[in-house]
Amino acid sequence: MPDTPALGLRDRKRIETRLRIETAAVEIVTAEGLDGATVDMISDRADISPRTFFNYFESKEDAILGTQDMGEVQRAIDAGVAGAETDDLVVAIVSTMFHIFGPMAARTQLKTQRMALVQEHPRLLSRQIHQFTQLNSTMAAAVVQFLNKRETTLPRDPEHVAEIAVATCVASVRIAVKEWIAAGATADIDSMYLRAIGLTRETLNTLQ
Amino acid sequence: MPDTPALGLRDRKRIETRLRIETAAVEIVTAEGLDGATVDMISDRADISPRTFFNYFESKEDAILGTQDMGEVQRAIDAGVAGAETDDLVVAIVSTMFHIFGPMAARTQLKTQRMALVQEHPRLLSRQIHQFTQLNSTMAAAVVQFLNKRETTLPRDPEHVAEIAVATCVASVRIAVKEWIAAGATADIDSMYLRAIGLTRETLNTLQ
DNA sequence: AGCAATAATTGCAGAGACTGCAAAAATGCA
DNA sequence: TGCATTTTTGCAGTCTCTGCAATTATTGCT
Repeated sequence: MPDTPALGLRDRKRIETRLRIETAAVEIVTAEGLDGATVDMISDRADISPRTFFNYFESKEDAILGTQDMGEVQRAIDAGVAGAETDDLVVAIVSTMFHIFGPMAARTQLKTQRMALVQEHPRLLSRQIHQFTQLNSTMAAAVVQFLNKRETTLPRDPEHVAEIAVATCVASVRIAVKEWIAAGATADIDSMYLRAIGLTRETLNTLQ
Repeated sequence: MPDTPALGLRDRKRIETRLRIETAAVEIVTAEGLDGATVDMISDRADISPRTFFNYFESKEDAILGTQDMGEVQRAIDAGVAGAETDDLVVAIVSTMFHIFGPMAARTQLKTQRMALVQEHPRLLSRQIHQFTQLNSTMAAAVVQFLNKRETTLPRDPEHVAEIAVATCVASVRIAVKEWIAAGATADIDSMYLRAIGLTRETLNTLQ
């Protein structure tokens, strides 16, 4: 794990500004609702001009959701799925998703508040799904690696199977997250993780 | 099947106008791209004022995607999943989806063109997923009915299992549709249906 | 046919999201 | 310090979408 390669003032400021915008966005939307929050208000609170807002985010929704550093996500996925010790695909996929989002959910108020907003506003949910679409195909690619590594015979269409498998796990995790938020976001992350796996298993049994 | 309950001129015109807007939207977007098509252009071609456009659709994307009559969908779902002869849940769900969308895809150029647009433009895809979200919970409710009817033991969380099962099947169908479109949208619908079921099965085997 | 109730269409004014462009400010580096 | 590179900002403009009130069309009734 390479440590921060000595960011200059310029980059540190950029990162800080981005975080300030995300925070302002989540706070104002929480207080005023999705339509009540305008880009002007968010920019105001983040101490930037409205024009600068759009240098950082493509849309209001993106600022609320934040944007993943895709390089980082890529690394987490490769480490998680491809390098999993288990032979169980469900465990590999779900645990990887929690490696990406678990630590993210871990401490900060910002992330938890954001998850709650996503549950509350369908528009945000659909934007998030949109964001995750590319992430899903990255994950599916890693799943294909995983399948190749496993001793069992390959399915006929590894790419497609991987995509569907990911979709199934994503649905389970989504429900686990929803329950976790509904219960006050206080339970620990591990229980959410186990819950997601349990739900997937139950579904597989039922479908077969 | 009750036949049309004698629609008056008013309703017939409304239906016709709606179709004219949907058609204009799909045609112009196909020709000019998603951003190249404006509401003004679409309204122009559909022979209505831009203001009227928004009496029919909430957004440009909605007009392109069209909107399902949710009552009709509800009936199809109940008939399909709840009234399925099979004991196989996958078959029940997938065949229901094709009862809803199969006939829709059947002949008209509009529907096929629309599916192609959805493949092409991620923004449309995410909006469609958004539209389908409520449809998914309707479907999940029907799946719960189905599970109750079956002799096998109920899973612990029927609602959640149903939701995940639907998500899995939706992913399979989505891939089957994508392949179908990619192959020129010429193959018959049944092959697409069988393909979706096959993909689901393959995934279940792999996951377990 | 004529008339009143109801519904659909439209224009208008305006808010808000977002973009391109070019000037101004901040930062990095020699 | 002075020059090159980034970042921020203002401005003007386009487009989506909404509320409101006037106009027009449809319907049911007499």
